[in-house]
This record gives sequence, structure tokens and C-alpha cells, in this order.
Amino acid sequence: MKDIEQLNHSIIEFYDKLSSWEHAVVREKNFSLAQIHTIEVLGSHGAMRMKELADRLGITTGTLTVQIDKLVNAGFIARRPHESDRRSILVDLTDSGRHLYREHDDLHLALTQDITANLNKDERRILQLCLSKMNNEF
Amino acid sequence: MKDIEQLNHSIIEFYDKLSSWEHAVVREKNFSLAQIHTIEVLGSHGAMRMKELADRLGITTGTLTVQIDKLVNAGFIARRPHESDRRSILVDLTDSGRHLYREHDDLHLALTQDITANLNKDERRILQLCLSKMNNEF
DNA sequence: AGCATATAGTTTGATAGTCAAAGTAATTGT
DNA sequence: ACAATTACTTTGACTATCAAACTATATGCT
Repeated sequence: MKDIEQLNHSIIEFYDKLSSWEHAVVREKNFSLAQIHTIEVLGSHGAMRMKELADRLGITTGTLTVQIDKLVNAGFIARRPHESDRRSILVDLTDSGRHLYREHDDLHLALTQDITANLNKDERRILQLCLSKMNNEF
Repeated sequence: MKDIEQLNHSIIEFYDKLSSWEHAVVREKNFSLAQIHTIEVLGSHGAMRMKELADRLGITTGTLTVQIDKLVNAGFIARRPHESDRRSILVDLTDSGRHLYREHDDLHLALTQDITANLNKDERRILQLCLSKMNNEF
């Protein structure tokens, strides 16, 4: 098999395994993937408009409105008016939402520590470099 | 920021970007993520029982039954009896399903080529090594 | 052998996620 | 000033999903 094909399938396998892990973690806590993903985006980026959030999540604003309603009811997210554009609404994490974000991010960190435990310093450095380069190419 | 945290967030970003890419590719062809994922698993692994496939996909067999019904109707998958266990059913790709699998896999390959274009030979080698090691640790 | 238990798959009923399209309100551009 | 655009919400239809009940087969125990 060509190197590039092997790399391709390793990437797909890595993606699948991450996906299964996330799925299991999320279901165990009785959240949905969509909900946690929303929390993750807001937690890492900060408050943003509905439209921007919908674009980042890859869903329509119609779908997002419903999702945000639920997360607002659950106390994780708050809506507030946009300062300069009265059509827009900013959504942001509440304290409770931020707590949930940190909790979830810690799980990710623990996973990252586990799966990179067998990499030496150089390998870890190059891996970081490769990921940065690849993330820039999307 | 600690190295491990940076690595963690780069992995999450990579995962998110792959996820968006897959989502866009799949919707463009009017399939669902679930359907293509099923095709991918069968394509890379070969025929398997419903239970095993459901486990790999992270869904219940009830959900899978419905999915497979649709894919059988669409001509991508065929059911056949298990040789030694009459409770079991083997699902496998048809020729049309294999064609779809290769087509999708080629898209993945093209993406992999794109995002690794800026990596030199050594970086690519170490990336492959890291992915293999990480995939083994899940 | 015979029966209880476990396993594989399907069906059903309920719920959540999704989109497209229509509707409301505010902004922008000419 | 007003037409076109943009941001968000609502609505209706559809799909994915699970849990639980159900059928058929296999396995294990006495």
C-alpha cells in the first residue's frame, strides 16, 4: 500500500475512534452530541451570534434556535442582545455552562494524555507541528 | 499554555474540521452521515453480522435494522444468512455499494493529500507513526 | 434429553435533530 | 425612502435514535 493511503486510513481510523469516544462520553452524561458540541464551540470561542454559531456547527439557524432554547432552559446558555445590531442575538455560556465546558474539556485532556503516552518528546513535537499545519490547510 | 493542552486542542480542532468536511461531502451527495458510515465500515472490514456492525457504529440493532432496510432498498447492501448461526444475518456491500465505498474513500484520500501537502518526508513518517501508536491506545 | 436462559435480529412507540420555507424585525445600499 | 438583504424564529415534514416488547435460534445446566 502506498504511504499516502496508509496515512489516509490511519486518519480515518483516528477520526472514527475519537468519534466513538465522544459519543460514549456524551451519552454517559445524558447529553446529546449536538448539545455538547454547542457548549464546546461557545466555551472555546466565547459569545457569538446565532448565525455564526450555526455556521460553525454546520446546522441551519432554525435548528439552532431549538437547540439553544433547550440549553437555555437547562441553564447552560443565556441569550443577550447584540450591542450594535438589534437583529442579532448573542449566545453565551452561563457559569453552569462554563463549568460543563471545563469538565468536558478535562475529559478530552485526559484522553489526549492517554493516547499520547507512548510518544517521545520529538514525536510529540512533530505531531503538534503536523496537526497545526493540517488544521491550516482545511 | 502547557504543551499537552495545546496538543489536546489541536486534536479537537482537527476532529471538528474532519467532521465538518465529512458532513459537507455526504450532504452534497444526498446521503446521510449514518448511511455513509455504514458503507465505510463494511467497505473497509467486509461482511459482518448485524450485532457486530451495530457495535462498531455505536447504535442499537433496532436502529441498524431500519438503516440497513434503506440501504438494501437503495441497492448498496445485501443481507445473507450466516452459515453456522441461523439467528444471525450477514450484511455486505453489493457491487454498487463497493463502488460507492471506493468513491468516498477516494474523496478521503484527496483530502489527506491536500492537508498533508506541506509536510516533508520526515514529518509525514512521524505523523504516521504517531497515528498508529495513538490508534492502538484507544 | 429437556427446559431455562441468553443471544440475534425485527418491530413499535416515543423523542430529538434536522431542513426548507415562510414569517417578523432590523439593517444596508442606492 | 424604499427595495433588497440579513438575523432570527416558527412551522411542518422527515429521519435517526433508543428502549422495550417480540420472534427465532442457540447454549448451558441438571
